[in-house]
Amino acid sequence: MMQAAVRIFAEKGYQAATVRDIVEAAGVAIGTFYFYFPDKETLFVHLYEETADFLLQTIGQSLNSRATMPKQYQTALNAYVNIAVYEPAIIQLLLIGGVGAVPALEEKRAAFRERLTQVWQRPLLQALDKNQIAAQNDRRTAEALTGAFDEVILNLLKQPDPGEDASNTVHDMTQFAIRATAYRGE
Amino acid sequence: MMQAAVRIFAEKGYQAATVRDIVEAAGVAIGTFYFYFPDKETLFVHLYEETADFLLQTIGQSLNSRATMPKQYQTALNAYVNIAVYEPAIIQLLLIGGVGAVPALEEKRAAFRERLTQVWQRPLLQALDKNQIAAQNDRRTAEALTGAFDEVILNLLKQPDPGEDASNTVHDMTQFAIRATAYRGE
Amino acid sequence: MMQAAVRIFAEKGYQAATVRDIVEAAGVAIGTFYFYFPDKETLFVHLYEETADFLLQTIGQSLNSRATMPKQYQTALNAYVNIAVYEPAIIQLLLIGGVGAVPALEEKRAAFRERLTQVWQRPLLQALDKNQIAAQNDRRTAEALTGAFDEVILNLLKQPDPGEDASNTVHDMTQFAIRATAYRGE
Amino acid sequence: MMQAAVRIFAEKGYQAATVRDIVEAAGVAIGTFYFYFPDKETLFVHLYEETADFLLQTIGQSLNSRATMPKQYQTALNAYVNIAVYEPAIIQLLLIGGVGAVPALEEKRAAFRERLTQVWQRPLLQALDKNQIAAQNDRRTAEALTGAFDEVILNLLKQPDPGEDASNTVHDMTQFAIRATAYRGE
DNA sequence: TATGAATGAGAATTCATTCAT
DNA sequence: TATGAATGAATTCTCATTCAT
Repeated sequence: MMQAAVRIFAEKGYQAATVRDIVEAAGVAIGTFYFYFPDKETLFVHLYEETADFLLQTIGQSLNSRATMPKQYQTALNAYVNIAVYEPAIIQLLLIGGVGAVPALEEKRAAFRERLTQVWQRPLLQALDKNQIAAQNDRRTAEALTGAFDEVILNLLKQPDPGEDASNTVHDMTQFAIRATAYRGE
Repeated sequence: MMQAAVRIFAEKGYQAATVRDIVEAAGVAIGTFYFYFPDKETLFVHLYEETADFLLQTIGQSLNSRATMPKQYQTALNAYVNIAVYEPAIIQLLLIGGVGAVPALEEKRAAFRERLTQVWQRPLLQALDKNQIAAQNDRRTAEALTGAFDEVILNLLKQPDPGEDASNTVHDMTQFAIRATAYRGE
Repeated sequence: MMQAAVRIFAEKGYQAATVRDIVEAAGVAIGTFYFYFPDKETLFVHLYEETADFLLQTIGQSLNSRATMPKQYQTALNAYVNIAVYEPAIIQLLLIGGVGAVPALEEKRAAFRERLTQVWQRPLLQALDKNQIAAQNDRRTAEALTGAFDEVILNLLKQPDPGEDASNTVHDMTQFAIRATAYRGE
Repeated sequence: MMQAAVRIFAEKGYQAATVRDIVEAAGVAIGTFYFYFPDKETLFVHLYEETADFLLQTIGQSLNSRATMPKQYQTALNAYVNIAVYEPAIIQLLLIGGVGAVPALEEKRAAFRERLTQVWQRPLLQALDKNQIAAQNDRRTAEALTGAFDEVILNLLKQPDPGEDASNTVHDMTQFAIRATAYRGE
């Protein structure tokens, strides 16, 4: 039922998704929903947090290597795109599903954006330490990259066959990041 | 009443905003709403399109000069940030208000994203023509810049006093765009 | 609609009475209910308090004369029985409708019982002052009379034609009160 | 489980008490409830009747002595108050728990009130036979005493420590009954 | 005997929309 | 033009009851 819920929430967003939609997608009765979850909001928050944690951890781990900044971004973007292609609902839930919902959600969403920005900022800080990129407002660069990656991925998902263009997308985004940070190598 | 509607839709999003909210904010009766607009959805779509047109035109005009690409982006981003600071409702309506709403909206929203991407892509195409930026997937760069700008602006609006940081934000985004496109001047 | 609500609440009690029952009895739509009242509980509390005030005031005024205690009780019991016969819903609402309901109600109910007891206690206190009744625990006598009168009235309302026996009931209850207080006259 | 049910029904009343409340209080599963009882209503009616029988029998036996009317009432009221103090759930179930519930209950409740009235009426009839009390509408006196006793006992149970005031209450009620029946002794 | 996951009818409440004035 | 009382479909959530294990 949780898979069905993720799918429905991803498709319609929190407000438009009804409990009936979810249980119908899961093939169970309404009562069953309330047997497992206290209410719609709690489930959504739970799903949102769990999904956010998964995404942040996956991207974060890809960035943990000692490789160069380009390699780090490439690896992490590859992981991100893979999730988008094979589990698009996850991306849609995080990037679309929780917008304009209840206040409790708005807060979670803001926290997720913040953590995501900080994840993408890490390679920047390391590269700055090693003097491999130009001096810049690294926080703002991180914000910009965060928005850039998400937008490109959402555009990728709009295509009829996202998988086909996945590796190109990773390549383009990596190059974009290298340029945008003025990476000058070792 | 339309101003009130923009404000309410921007604050709460399409779903959460009720017709009652809007008419109360406008100081009229519910019946008056339905005298002027056929229904809530039509009004929202109308407002969304009108607002999108305004934003696209404002940004587009700022890009129409014969100036260099950096100057173009700087001017346009300045206009964008000004709107965000002085009419935050417009930005919130476009970037947040219409997410996860009715299908008819989703379509308009997609069209707006597409047009916005094409607007930001124009300086790129001109610069490529003049061989002022490196060869690149300019469509994807445009998508990335579109997402980058929006994310930075939404972060700006989260600050207690967005106006204070406005010019810095314009500067940072402009530099980001210059780097991200590998602009090498004339 | 309020009359219909009193009737339904009196018939079924707070819990068993549904909003649908009420609006059907009133011949309006469900939405109309919520146009006039914020929710079922608020309406019930309002009705309960208003009805309690009415009953207490009616009985209280009947006791306000300078007459002798028997005359006071007779007049007040006559008023009480009249309400029971001509507006049985009022009595049922107060004595039955609010039992075992929400906590907010339980409190109102307790307050009503307390006030009713105090009303019936007043003639006792005056008579004690004038040394017309034997020394006794007047508070407890008042409680007992309160319960006694209510029980007799509820039994009266169970009869096929309560009106027929009304004056006898008033007489019997008055005599009961005279005996129970050991009234010895002037 | 039946003890738990009595306690829960007494606390919350028939409507508000859920089967889940009962099985949780009893430490068994929901299925177990339906293995032993056909449904909630049947259990309640059964419990109500059983409890009513117990109370009526206890009071009835206390009245069966050949003692004088005052002694009879004193003994029976003592038994009644003892039950109230040591098993308040029994009193609450009978006097409150079943109000405003299902129709089947209303009937049982009416039957219980009728039997209780008849029990309290018995000493009156004997005393009338022996010419020890004044001529009066003995049925109505019995109703009044029934209501009086219940009201006083419910007030007793509202006190923080009902046991403390128990013997006073028995004394006061006995005196009340003696006065109310105009008992003149042998 | 005992369990507890699963069910779905029914209850309260919301809100877009209509229409007589 | 403007009003706002009235509507009822749709939504969330509860809870008595069933049944396979």
